[in-house]
Amino acid sequence: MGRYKRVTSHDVAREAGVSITTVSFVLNNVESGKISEDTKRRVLDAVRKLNYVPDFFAKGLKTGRSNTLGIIVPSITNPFFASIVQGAGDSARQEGYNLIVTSTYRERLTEAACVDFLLERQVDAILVPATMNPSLIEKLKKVETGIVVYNGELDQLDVSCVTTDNFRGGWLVSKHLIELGHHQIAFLSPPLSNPVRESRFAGFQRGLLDGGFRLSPDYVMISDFEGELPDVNYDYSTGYNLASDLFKRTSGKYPIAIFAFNDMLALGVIRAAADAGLRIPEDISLVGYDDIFVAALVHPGLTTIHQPKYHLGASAARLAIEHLDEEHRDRSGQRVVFQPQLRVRNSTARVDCG
Amino acid sequence: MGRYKRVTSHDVAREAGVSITTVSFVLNNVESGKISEDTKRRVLDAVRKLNYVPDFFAKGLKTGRSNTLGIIVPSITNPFFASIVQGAGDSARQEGYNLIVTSTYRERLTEAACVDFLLERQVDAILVPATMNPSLIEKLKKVETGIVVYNGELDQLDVSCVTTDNFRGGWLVSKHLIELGHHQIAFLSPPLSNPVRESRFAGFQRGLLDGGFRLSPDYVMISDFEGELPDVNYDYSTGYNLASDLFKRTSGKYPIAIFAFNDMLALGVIRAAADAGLRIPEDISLVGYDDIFVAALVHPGLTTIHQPKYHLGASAARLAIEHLDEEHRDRSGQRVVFQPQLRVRNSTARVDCG
DNA sequence: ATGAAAGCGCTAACAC
DNA sequence: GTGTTAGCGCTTTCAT
Repeated sequence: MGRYKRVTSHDVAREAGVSITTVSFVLNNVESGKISEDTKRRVLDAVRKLNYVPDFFAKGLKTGRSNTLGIIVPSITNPFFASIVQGAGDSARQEGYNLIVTSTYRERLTEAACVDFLLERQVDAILVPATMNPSLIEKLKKVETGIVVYNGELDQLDVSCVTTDNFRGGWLVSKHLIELGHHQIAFLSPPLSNPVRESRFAGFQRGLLDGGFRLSPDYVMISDFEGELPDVNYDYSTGYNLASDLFKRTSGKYPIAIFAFNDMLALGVIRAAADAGLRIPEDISLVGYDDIFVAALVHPGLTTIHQPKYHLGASAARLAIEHLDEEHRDRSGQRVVFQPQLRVRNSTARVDCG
Repeated sequence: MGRYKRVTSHDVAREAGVSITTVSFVLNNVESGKISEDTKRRVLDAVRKLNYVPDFFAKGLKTGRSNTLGIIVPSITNPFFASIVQGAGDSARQEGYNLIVTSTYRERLTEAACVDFLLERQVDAILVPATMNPSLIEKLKKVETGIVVYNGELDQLDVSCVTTDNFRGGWLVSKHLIELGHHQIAFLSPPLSNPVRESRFAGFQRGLLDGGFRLSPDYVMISDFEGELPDVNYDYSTGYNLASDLFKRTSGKYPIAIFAFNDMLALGVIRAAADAGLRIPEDISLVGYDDIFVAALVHPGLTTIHQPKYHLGASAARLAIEHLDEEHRDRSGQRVVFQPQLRVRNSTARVDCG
């Protein structure tokens, strides 16, 4: 019972010379028309004087609501998700909600733990990445907790999503690469175990097809390694490893173009290229995805697909809260789709041939 | 009363054929010796069968504890803090605690809001950055909530801190720069409004003095602008602005060395140098601080002071939890001090002269 | 327009 | 060993 002496609504009531009911009413703006201005003021004064803060637990116990949103991110260490979290947090706060952040490290196990944690806290809604284990999303749909999927669309599941158009994003990449005259094109990616990744890949392939090319299976490098926590970042290491493997396989045949599934991966590729003595963009044209702030700062500047990260997060939070308020909360799949944009920097170059 | 039908300890009790006290006892391992193995098993089975999760609010209301740590970071968008958060989260989880992250954007106002938010949730302890407004730390010390300061020591305040030795870090920078033969040395920093920053600066000055140099006031550039949220990051913009100003002032007189208070700032400097047509390290030797993962990836590789970010966060969390458990919780100032390390990369070069 | 009182689900004396 | 019970601080129905 480590509880220290709290100021309770009771104290406020006594101080203001009213009942605790009245205190509750003025604090929650309930029956507000029926409470005299004078009473209201007295209560508010008492609140201020005593420095009263309603007990979160008691309120939650009674109402079953926490006025809190939860968000699950694969890795807070990836600036992409950090921006999303920032957007979600701002937006939530504006609506009078708060945000609890949980970070899984791409481990299935911890994803489940995150969900349980958030559920336990009775957050009113949870923002989950589209890459999350679908069975967990199913689980979430069974409980009375709001859910919004961000960073990808989940067609089959009937949930609201906010995303950029991944198909189009992938398509933009191949279009760019083809315009540059590339023939040998590789795709480096984490496992295509979910719809988001599939659709980005599909868009990419489609663009290739549109340009009359077909992706060689040899050049599709999917990481199968869902291993331990690496130093810098999971994706970074993956990019490094995948690219190193690729370089062994392609020795001599340059230039080659690489589409890395996201920027962190691409950064790993840059490092691998340096270690292998390969030049970007002379030997290798590299395209990333996300446009994290680092992309503009590395050398060479990383050509990538821009996503409105902050707005992704902000919209997700807003959407979640909307669903909560609407009494006819049909959680049915609304979608907010942003358009991805190609940002050309210095990691891609025209292949010069006759 | 949006609460959906919960499974309560009552349900479990009925299912297991025991009283709710027994349920509570086995779940909390209380009086465990006195409960028969058989009863225990029956309760646990019932828990599993009914999918029972204790109500967080009720438990908190009763015990006054949330088994949760809060952490306040200036900006989750800065990889330095992202790493700290990751460390703190891992460490907390290991001890059976959870972590709530709140991010202020270097705005005094939101700092107070973060504190209030965390206090409202009755987190058991709060990890605060040493750069936070001291009056808020004072406020925190008045309540029964644990507090650990990270990323800096606060001597006058009687709280536990985990940090790297900022004085020494600053000192390492000037030593390096002097060894390289630099004469013109500039210092770019956010306001030196708190002890951490002061001590890093003091170490830096001391190193200069040790080398027989004195910092010209003209080259001490302190940002006075605590303005609105910039695109990338607050520090990044600050670095850019400060450096741009500096370059106007130093035109022609190169090489010059710059110590940027942290890596994000340094990244802004790199960009400003590029825009001003200045070369690093030929015209400008640049040193950052923190060694965020980006430092190794930018061009040129950023020479910087390495801090064990992950461990900073992890230790802070562990320390906070220790304080909680010790019944003789003398919150008196323990300190954990890590040693900073110089990481030389390519942004610093020897000045070549006769 | 305001107050009394019944719980929300849990823990921990205290009784048996 | 296990059960009974009194609240924790709040919201909200029902009286007044």
